[in-house]
Amino acid sequence: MAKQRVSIKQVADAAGVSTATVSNVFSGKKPVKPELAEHVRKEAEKLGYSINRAASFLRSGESGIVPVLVPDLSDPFYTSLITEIESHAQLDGYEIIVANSKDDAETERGRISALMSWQPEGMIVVPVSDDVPEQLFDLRDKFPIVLVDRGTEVEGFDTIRVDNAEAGAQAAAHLAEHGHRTVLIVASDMRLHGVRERSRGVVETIEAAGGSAEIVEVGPVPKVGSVHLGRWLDAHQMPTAIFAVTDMTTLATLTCLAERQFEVGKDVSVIGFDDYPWMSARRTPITAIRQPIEKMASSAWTMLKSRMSKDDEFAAPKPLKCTMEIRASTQDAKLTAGMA
Amino acid sequence: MAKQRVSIKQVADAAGVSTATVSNVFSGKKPVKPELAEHVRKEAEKLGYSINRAASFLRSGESGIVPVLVPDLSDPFYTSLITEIESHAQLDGYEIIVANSKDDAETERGRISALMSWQPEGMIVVPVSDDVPEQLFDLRDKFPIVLVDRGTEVEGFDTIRVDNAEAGAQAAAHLAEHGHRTVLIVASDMRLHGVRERSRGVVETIEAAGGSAEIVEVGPVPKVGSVHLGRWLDAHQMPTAIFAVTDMTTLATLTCLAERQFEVGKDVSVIGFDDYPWMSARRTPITAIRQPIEKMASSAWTMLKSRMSKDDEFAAPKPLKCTMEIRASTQDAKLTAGMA
DNA sequence: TTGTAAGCGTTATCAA
DNA sequence: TTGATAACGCTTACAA
Repeated sequence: MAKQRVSIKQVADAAGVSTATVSNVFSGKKPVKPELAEHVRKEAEKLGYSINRAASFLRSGESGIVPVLVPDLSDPFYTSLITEIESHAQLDGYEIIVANSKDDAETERGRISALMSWQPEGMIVVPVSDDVPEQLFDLRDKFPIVLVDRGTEVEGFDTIRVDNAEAGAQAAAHLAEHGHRTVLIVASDMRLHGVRERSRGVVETIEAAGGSAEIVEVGPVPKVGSVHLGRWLDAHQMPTAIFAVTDMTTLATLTCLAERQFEVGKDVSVIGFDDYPWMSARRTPITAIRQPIEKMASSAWTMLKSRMSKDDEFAAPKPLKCTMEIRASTQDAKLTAGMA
Repeated sequence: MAKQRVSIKQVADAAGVSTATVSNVFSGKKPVKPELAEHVRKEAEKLGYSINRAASFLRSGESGIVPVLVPDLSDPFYTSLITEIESHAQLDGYEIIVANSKDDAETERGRISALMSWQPEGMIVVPVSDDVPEQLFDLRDKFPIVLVDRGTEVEGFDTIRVDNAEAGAQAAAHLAEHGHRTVLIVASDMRLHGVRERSRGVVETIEAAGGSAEIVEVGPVPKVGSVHLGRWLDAHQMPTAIFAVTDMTTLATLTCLAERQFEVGKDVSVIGFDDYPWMSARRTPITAIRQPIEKMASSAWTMLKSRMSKDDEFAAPKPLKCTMEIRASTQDAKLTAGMA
């Protein structure tokens, strides 16, 4: 199993041309006579030649690499984002490298260092927390970085975020219209700006409608969150509606309600965050606030690309609007309050 | 925004040592006096130096790269697999590159070519179909490849798969015990060996119990699958139980049943495939066949690693066993038959 | 333990 | 349009 890698030189010899010509055939940077190019391609194919990116980059200085670092690869929000970003990157001739910081700041630091060793041309990061890693501050001026979803309030970075407060307000307005006055917000981690904003949107809107909202913090893991929420419900008056501020807390909420055999929509109205197939795969499908993932991805890419090419300022996109999918999990508030 | 990359030479100059010493400090391949090493590290830090993988690989011939190519990044089965594989790879000092073939053979070919240009040391692939791409056949002898989940019947490759027939049999036995004699198998694509095997396991077992099973093919996309399944249900006698052979067809099945307001567990028993949080986040949680993802990942990695190091034969793992999580979606068959 | 210098495969420059 | 050659940043003999 000899690792006999075929080099450009061997192809050049086989085709009877110079290495420069072979290079031009594959890079297309300089014109090569069609027949010659065809001939070279054939020989290369025969030998099983494949260009060596490492050598290519070393000489040209263009790695064409853009890492995408996310906090959790099992969270469909991030994988969707990655998939969309990849499509854009491919079209522009870039390769993305997917990395996972596993919701851990330490791992995140390690991943960033490792990723930088690829000599990437830019980077798209969803930080573990709003505390943007120091390394990124140091890189900031020399190196294009786009922050998505978190750390978006930090000065000096290009950022993509949704209008979280408005998303919360939208949800709350819908609940208020249906007569809900006591809303429970199931938050993952209030240290996250986005989570705080979503919650604020709910609180302000529901209070303006003469109601009140409370907040439980249950963490990012559905199973654990379900337990936390259960404890809260045991100790408090049952609200008529629940708003889960992330996809993971939506799962936590529904798990908890299911265990207690609450009937969603009837015993309690529920609004979830993000919109996935499983939310509609139930007798009472879940009303959901949907983040414009495609738009987030395309904005992030456009932003990064313009940073990678020019240096001049450009219009940063406004916070993107979320939309709401109204389904059967939100019903009029009736006699539900006080049943717990 | 000058792309002034810091090289080993600059660090060497700053620290007043040779490039060789700097190299040894970072690679650890040769001993360097602790104080000197510390000094070098400080200077490097000051300059913001980060090793250049491309150059390093070019010289050493060790890329340390292992691509993982999957057919769908929005399928949690694959992302879970990736996450697990990454953990193993990291421990052994390898970097994985995640690639997505988007369930398309053409894209798959393109991705494989692109991935090979990284000069990887091995590759883990979940092919789009059981027709393993030709490129892989050509590489097979020179280059370590592990096939997971699909294409596992092809001669000459190292493969990791679960015992699909047994998984189907397990599900069917459970249903048979509960008195079910008419089972509908919701398959994604019968051209896939794994899907056929799972179905075969069900058919054989249910027939041995004096019942019968039918198969609908609905494709890999939940929304589309739901429509196909609906059409089938309109045209046929309602079964007392449904077995969905993949996570995506589980979603299709539940979506369809929900739209028709069937009550899972009561109107019809359901067994799903793979086990995700949302399956338990419902009043009637779903009985599920769980693939041993962690084991699949670790076996795949072990296999690949031994191929990457030695050449000699080693014991290929036996097909891995799936387990069943019994939940409320499977109940005794009562008077459900014939209600459609 | 540290330094010197050659060379990995590619592309850019310059010449033909 | 094509060819010869130097150089990219690093590792690794080998020398000191």
